[in-house]
Amino acid sequence: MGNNSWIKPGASRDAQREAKRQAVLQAGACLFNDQGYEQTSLEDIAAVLNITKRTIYYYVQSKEDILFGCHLLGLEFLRETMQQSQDAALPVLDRIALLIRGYCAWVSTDLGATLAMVREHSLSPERRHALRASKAEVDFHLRSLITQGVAEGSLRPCDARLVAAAVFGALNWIPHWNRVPDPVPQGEIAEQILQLVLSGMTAQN
Amino acid sequence: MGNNSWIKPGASRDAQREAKRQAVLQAGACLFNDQGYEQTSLEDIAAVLNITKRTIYYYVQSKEDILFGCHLLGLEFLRETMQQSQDAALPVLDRIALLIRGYCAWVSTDLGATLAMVREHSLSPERRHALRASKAEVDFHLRSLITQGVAEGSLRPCDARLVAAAVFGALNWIPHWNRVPDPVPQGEIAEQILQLVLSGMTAQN
DNA sequence: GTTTCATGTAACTGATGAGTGTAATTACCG
DNA sequence: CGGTAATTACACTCATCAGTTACATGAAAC
Repeated sequence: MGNNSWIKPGASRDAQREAKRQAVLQAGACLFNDQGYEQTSLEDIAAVLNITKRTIYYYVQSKEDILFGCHLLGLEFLRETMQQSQDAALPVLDRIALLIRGYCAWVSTDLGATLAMVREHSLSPERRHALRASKAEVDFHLRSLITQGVAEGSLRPCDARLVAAAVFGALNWIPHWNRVPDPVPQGEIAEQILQLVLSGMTAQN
Repeated sequence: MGNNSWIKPGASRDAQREAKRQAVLQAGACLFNDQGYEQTSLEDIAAVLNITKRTIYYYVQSKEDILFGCHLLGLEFLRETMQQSQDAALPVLDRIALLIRGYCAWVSTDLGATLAMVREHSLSPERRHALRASKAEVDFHLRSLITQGVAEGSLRPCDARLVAAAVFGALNWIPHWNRVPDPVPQGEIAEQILQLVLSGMTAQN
């Protein structure tokens, strides 16, 4: 590839191939987020990588493959956060904070943002359903944390489904407004959202 | 038009023309939200209205016109809510509640949801900027309410910009998950979000 | 040093869909 | 009734872009 500074010379062919495939996904994710999936042609992606469109097809089967690949790879990066917040030894409030901080960091990356920025219409029905299932899993995770918190009394009674939706809304919206030349540091956002959803904005009396 | 049950026979020609133009926008908004702007052809819109594609061009200049028309018309419906929450005689907390309830109801309509569901990439630069300005206006409105609340002590100190972004995130995300056969009533959502952003989810001690 | 992998070139196909031209037809208004 | 507005039918242009073909070539591996 043209700008091949990122190639690891010591790696095996398979590893290099996978690294290059992920470079395609990464470039695709960035462009999809910035311009939209439909507005991004394979030539655009190729141009960013200094390669030709034909070469892209050496790594993926189709444009849809790139999008779905972004989603799969993106979700992989979310896994660690999910695991951490599953640690039953921690207090529920800490686990929620962990999840929100991790999700905030994740959705601020190109691959993470793709999940929140690109609608599912361009995927095949099967892939769309698979993606929805993965999203539902994450949603369910927060929901059950909330339910647990309510049950043990650390959280006020509420509709876990709606509260989880609101929290993910606040988080998923981040890339919609913070993809600018001088973005707000992701950590600050996480703290503000945390404070908001944990304690609200009303002053304490 | 084919299914012309909605035509007001008593109205003037101009009024009928405008009514039909808005019917095109309405149908467009619904389809754009459900399938995405790019995935919706003018034939799709025509089919919903039982008219031909050619007739659509009797009411709008281009597909982009429909999208932008949706935005303009949608924003018009938000105006009343904006006005109400501008009433300086009310306590800041009430004004925020008014804004959130009104926005929630609005974003649950087809025309309102379009603002939150369809990205701006398909609009011309001028229209894109105009739209962004309108959105910024709404954002600024909530932001200044928050700033005011902090100043007078009814709200805890916070970064108004980030908190407003989080609130609009929670609200704008609604159509992304609640456009289903059996949606959660919009009023319930508003109350949960209100409770969340005002008081948080932590139990009081 | 030859084989296999990786990439480039460059023209091509095929589908899709926006937007147009035109003439004919139907509904409405005075 | 006569005229104008609204709508259809439908063929057509034009641009974009995903995905392909076939061949040439350079680079790494063994």
